Amino acid sequence: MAQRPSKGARLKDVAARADVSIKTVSNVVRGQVRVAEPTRQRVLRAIDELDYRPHASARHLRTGRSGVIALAVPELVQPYFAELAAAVIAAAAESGVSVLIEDTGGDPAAELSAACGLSDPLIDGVLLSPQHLDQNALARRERRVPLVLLGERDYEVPADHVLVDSVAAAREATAHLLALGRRRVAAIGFQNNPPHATSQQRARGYHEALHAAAVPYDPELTPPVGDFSRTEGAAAMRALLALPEPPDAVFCFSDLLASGVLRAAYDHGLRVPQDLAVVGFDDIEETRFCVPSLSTVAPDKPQLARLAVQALLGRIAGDPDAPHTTRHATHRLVRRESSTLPTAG
Amino acid sequence: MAQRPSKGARLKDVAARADVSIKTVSNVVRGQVRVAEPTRQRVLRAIDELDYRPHASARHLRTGRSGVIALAVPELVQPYFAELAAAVIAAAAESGVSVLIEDTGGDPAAELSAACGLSDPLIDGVLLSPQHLDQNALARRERRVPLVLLGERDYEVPADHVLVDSVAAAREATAHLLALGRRRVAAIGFQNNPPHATSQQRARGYHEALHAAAVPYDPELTPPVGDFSRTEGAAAMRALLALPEPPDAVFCFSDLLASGVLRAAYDHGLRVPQDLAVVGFDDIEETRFCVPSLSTVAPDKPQLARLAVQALLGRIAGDPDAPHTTRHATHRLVRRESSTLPTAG
DNA sequence: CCGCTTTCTTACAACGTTGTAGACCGTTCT
DNA sequence: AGAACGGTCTACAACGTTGTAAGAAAGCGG
Repeated sequence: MAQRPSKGARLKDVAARADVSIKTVSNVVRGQVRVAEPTRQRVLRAIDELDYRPHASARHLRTGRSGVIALAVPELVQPYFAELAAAVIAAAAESGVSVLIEDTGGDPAAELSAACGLSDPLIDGVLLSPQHLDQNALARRERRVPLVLLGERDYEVPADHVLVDSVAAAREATAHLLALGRRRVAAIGFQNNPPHATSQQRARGYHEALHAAAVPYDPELTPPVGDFSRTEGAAAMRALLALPEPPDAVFCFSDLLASGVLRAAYDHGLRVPQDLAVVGFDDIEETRFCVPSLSTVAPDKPQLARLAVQALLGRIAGDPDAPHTTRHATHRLVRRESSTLPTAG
Repeated sequence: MAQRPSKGARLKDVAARADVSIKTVSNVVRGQVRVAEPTRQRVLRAIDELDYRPHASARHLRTGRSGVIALAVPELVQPYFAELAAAVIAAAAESGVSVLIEDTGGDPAAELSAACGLSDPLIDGVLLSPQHLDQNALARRERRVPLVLLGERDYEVPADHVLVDSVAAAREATAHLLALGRRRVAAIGFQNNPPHATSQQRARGYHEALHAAAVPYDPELTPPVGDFSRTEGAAAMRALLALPEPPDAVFCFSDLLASGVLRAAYDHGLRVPQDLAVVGFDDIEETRFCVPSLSTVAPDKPQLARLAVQALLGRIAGDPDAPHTTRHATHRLVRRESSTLPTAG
């Protein structure tokens, strides 16, 4: 009955109570080693009575596994990343793993530091959703923490990747707008300076769809943006509306861009979808409640999260030098009000 | 030069390189104990050369502090909680603390389990944003993990609280609508069955404002909701629109409710703010980009997060039996398009 | 030059866990 | 009957860190 004041029970306490050795309790807890049934029952009862919980850090120290993975996203407040994070937390919980969230702010240094396992080795592995990550720096990273990248594949970063097929998705979204009879189909999400992979892939899908429909590419319809935010979306839309011949449809590379577009269209007195059809990308929750509701490309986020967690756990358990894999999550085009009507006139 | 393959350096390695004892390195790292300057420099150089990082779990095992706190929220995908989480992560980072996020789904059992320090004692303390938490169960919780509650104060839960003054905030929001000349001011967010504290507080502020303006309370204008989601907001608004005398203004207890209201109003052909003025609560980012942009009560989330982290760290470091404190974060009413115009007719 | 303090450094044990190697038991085989 | 064998269980050491207590070196007054 020598209970220490206000502290959790240890293997030692359980062992004393069940009258077995510490190691036997450990064996029961972990279930790897055979323990005779009567002994096992006795231990289980003691565990229950003392409300024993394994000490994660002690275990980590001994085994080198902490059961904690990090998820580094550019900005948790962006709904897409919040939804992704929730999906990752759920997927990790299925495997008994906790998730430590890092908000990199899209800062290359912070992303690199996250890729290197944050400030301390508590982490078993890292899921990184990079934004401005310098892949050369990443290639040189020394501390080899298991790493899985969420998002487009830039050149040859030495890591596993999990992503949706952005090219196909963008192609489908653009084709959908063209199928409505729209001919001045703009795309918002092109980037100039550091042309991030995501932007490039979606731009490629856009081009492919135009080409397939024999619609010539008009560079005026693809104003560059700095990031995928509402503000940039609204600004890009205003630029498009200033054109002599403004678009009758817009494919946005993110739902936030699309949200900004809706806002700018409203300010300009344009009706969506009559005057302007809009399709976004990400299927964040609010797209269902926008006015009008927003058509969008919906990546299967739960699947994406599961694939990512699986890949990471596999990498943690397996050979760190195994060849890098790329897995694709599925997506589908969700048609809502913002792209319902065929061309008006 | 006996570097172990692909592992981080330990105190031992640094000590060997700097030709001092392990403990001296530890003293340099932690900076608590005086170390002679030349020795210190030598150690620092060795630390730098070997890229030493302290092993968090070993430290935790020894000291009982892990440097990790948990944040348990009902639903991370709700923008308010995502924004709150981001603020907490930032505030925690200022104190060198990492944040483990738990998504309780609003489930009472999950909330209680979070309040008890999750599944293992990795956690130094818990920030809990309860939704359906049973305060009796909480009062009985045995494992006494330092706990700070974010949100309204229910009865006498034995824990520190950090919150905004919901009564005052709701009063201001309602008064603002009344000041526009609106007289049929509805409130969406009343709850029937388990009347959660948040709902009660905001309802009280609403009542107080009506009373101060000598506007009689009409129960028809406060339809009950199940939660604070867009769906419920839209449903409640539809119910209000079916009234013989529908409202000319709505105060919503959350921005999501308000977003649903905007949607329902749009479907019904109502113009906002001309026919219906709307004010929300939370100031989530999208309120600035809604169509029309949404007036709302903006809690100071960074401050809220800082206060909460401070309170928790204080509780962790201090006396667990010190009297419980309640701290208030400030808020302000943000006026946007949805509540700009005085009564039309 | 001695003894004393002061300043700096070190050896040791412990935090709670698990892998290794071996002890002990009853059973089966020769 | 003795040897060999599974099946259970246990003692011990180690993971990387820090608190304690004690050791060594240096400075000082007498």
